Amino acid sequence: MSSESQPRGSETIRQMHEAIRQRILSGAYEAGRHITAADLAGEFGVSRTPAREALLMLAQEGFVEVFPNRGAYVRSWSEEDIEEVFQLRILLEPHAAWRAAQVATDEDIEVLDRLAREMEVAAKGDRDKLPGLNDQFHRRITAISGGARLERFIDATYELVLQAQTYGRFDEQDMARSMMHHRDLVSAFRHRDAELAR
Amino acid sequence: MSSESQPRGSETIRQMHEAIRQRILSGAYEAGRHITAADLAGEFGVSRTPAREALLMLAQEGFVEVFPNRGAYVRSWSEEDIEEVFQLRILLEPHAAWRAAQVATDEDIEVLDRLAREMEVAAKGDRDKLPGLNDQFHRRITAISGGARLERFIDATYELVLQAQTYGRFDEQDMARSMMHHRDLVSAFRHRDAELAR
DNA sequence: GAGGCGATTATTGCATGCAATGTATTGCAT
DNA sequence: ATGCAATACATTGCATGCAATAATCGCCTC
Repeated sequence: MSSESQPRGSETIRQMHEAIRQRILSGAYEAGRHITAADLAGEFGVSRTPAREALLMLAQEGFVEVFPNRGAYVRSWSEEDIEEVFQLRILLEPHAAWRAAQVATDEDIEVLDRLAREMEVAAKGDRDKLPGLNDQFHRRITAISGGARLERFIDATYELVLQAQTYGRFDEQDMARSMMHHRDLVSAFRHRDAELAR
Repeated sequence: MSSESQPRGSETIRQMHEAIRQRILSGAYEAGRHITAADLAGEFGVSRTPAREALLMLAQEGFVEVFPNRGAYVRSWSEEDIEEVFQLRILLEPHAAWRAAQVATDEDIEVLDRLAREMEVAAKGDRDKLPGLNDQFHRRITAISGGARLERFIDATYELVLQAQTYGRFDEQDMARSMMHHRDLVSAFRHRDAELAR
């Protein structure tokens, strides 16, 4: 799932981190929920120390808020938060595309082309698959762009997008418009036209 | 120093985190250096647990790399890293300025103006103070912009910039040009001209 | 002297215990 | 009942101990 570009701690903590992240993104942990270190520890069969450390890392990424002596709470989203994240995505995604277009290999382009086609098929039938494919498509571009920080930044903005998808906040029009651009993007990649890709 | 936009753990850990961050940025901890939890613990008069947690948070921000069973090492920079970070700063800083110009209060502008003046004075005399002032100036703008994620992202790109300054990689011209913009920026803020600020 | 090999040392990662802090509950007065 | 204070409970934050892992050193062989 998440492209592990570099080591960031022990395996135990990494697993807990990823698991909690998934729960937050999927909505299994609703916003505002208090996550106690003891509960996590018990569930994962470890002590509270690694649990606490995983929570601190999630806090650093903005998934949870950690209050001194009160613990970790799943972050809830204000209107300002949502606005900020969308602004950042509008800023970062084209940058990733611009970088990626400069270094994409033929295989990379093939993968993107395949995803774009799958999305078009899905758009006419199995619309449930669209968010996942869309996610893959954008993640792929980010990965191709080859920037560890850029990738982390964009990853950090996905928390909201995935939640929005989960809760159905995306309106149809936005989605359709986003889909249309995929073909154009792949085409720009083919022609190595970084500016157009952006 | 660091604008506390949201709680991210206990006070002890926060202090250690900030202190280590400063050392890395100032060059006191050179790239590649192994930071042991025990050393930090001894120095700060705490146990290894909070030290370790501060290191994990720094790893999450990209200041250090943490290898399983080997500990934390101050991150070293490849040419690609440097290029990537500069690109990101060029992308993110104007965005922060644009946001900030929309919400800056008179007091905010006063602070920026004061910093800009101090920098001009320092530029003619005590040039050692310039990097610190410059850092404060940009941080201030980021803080005013009011985006927690944006702030984190930009923070994450500072590691390199300050190191570059410390090690004198910035050429004189870049620096001078950067300084000149500070006055213009403050002016744009005064006129609430977000587009110009960008 | 260079290159492996085993023992020694250093360091991490985690469990556990406990004091400090925060939260919930009870009892009491009104 | 309702507001409030005192108490009991839950949770965090940190120290400490120890097993597991990695790095280092000395030694031997070639």
